[in-house]
Amino acid sequence: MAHGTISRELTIGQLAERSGVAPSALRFYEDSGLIDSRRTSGNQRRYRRETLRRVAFIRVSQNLGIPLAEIRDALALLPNGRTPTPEDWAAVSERWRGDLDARIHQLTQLRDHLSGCIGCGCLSLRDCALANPGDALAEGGPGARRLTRREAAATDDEAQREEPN
Amino acid sequence: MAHGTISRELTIGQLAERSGVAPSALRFYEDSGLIDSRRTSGNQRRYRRETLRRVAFIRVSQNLGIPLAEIRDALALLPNGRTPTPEDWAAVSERWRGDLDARIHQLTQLRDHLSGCIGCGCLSLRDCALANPGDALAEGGPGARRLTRREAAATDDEAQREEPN
DNA sequence: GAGAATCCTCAACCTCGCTCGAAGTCGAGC
DNA sequence: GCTCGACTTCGAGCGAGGTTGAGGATTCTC
Repeated sequence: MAHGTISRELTIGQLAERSGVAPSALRFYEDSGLIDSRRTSGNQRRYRRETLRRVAFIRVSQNLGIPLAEIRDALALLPNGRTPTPEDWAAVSERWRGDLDARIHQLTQLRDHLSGCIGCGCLSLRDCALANPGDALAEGGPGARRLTRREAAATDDEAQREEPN
Repeated sequence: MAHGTISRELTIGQLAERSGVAPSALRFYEDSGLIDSRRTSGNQRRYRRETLRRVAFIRVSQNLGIPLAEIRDALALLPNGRTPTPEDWAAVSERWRGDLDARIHQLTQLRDHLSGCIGCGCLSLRDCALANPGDALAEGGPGARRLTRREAAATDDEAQREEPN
């Protein structure tokens, strides 16, 4: 293989391999302002090794269901100019902490009520914690949809009376 | 407003209002085989009240990040012909239990390591629980992407040595 | 039975997070 | 100095989960 030399900088292929993220995705991230690169005289991308950590942070955040735009905003808090210190990274990741706590709480509640709640008739979209993701980021699953609070109006109280099973 | 009569069946507008889900989404669910309806002589949809619970279940499941196709498969386990009993619902929701447990575990781990891990250099896409969603459903956030195990090859060990901050 | 509100279908479009392919350039190794 | 793989840009396409709008039919209420 070509490009085998050990260098301080990474080509896009190397970054891709080492991060497990496809080159196309990396270019996409760059277009979206999540990472940056310098260009060689021949217009090829070269990444600082630090970018590896940035990409890792992006993937972790994505696993949390956080959209790229928001991740970009968080990354913007990192110092530009110097390489981020552990403290810098800690500050950035602190951002997700609240979300994370809320999510855990929500899921735990959900787990503890799931079967009972769905079957028993209390599954009211109005009251039930299951259906109302609360103020956390609500992840909304795939698609361009994140739940907002306006959802879930009056719903199911009648259903309880009218279809008792 | 027209259509104000109290009926055993629901029009799509009524179902929409009571479930907090837009009519367009309900039609989409129907096309996707998640719910069904009978048609009036004039070709309008009429929903059994039970459908309200189905829609609630769909929304709850979506909040879990479960794709519609999978929700459809789960709903297919409900008895056809008769109205589902609480036990039927319990069985169906039991399906998500494992996912749910795994997710909670994963998020808790993540929370407890987040800042430290990202800053300290251990943020290796290879080893770190943060980056590796495990065998749970991995939610993947929006987009047609769900993480698979093949991701995240060798990554960051060098980075630890080479850029100590 | 008129009018208004709601409903129908169908096709087009939307966002997000990418991937793929074409057509062409760069650069490391022999 | 050639070759071959890795890179470049650009535009199209995809899949999930929908929304929007046109053009027309139905249904409830008065």
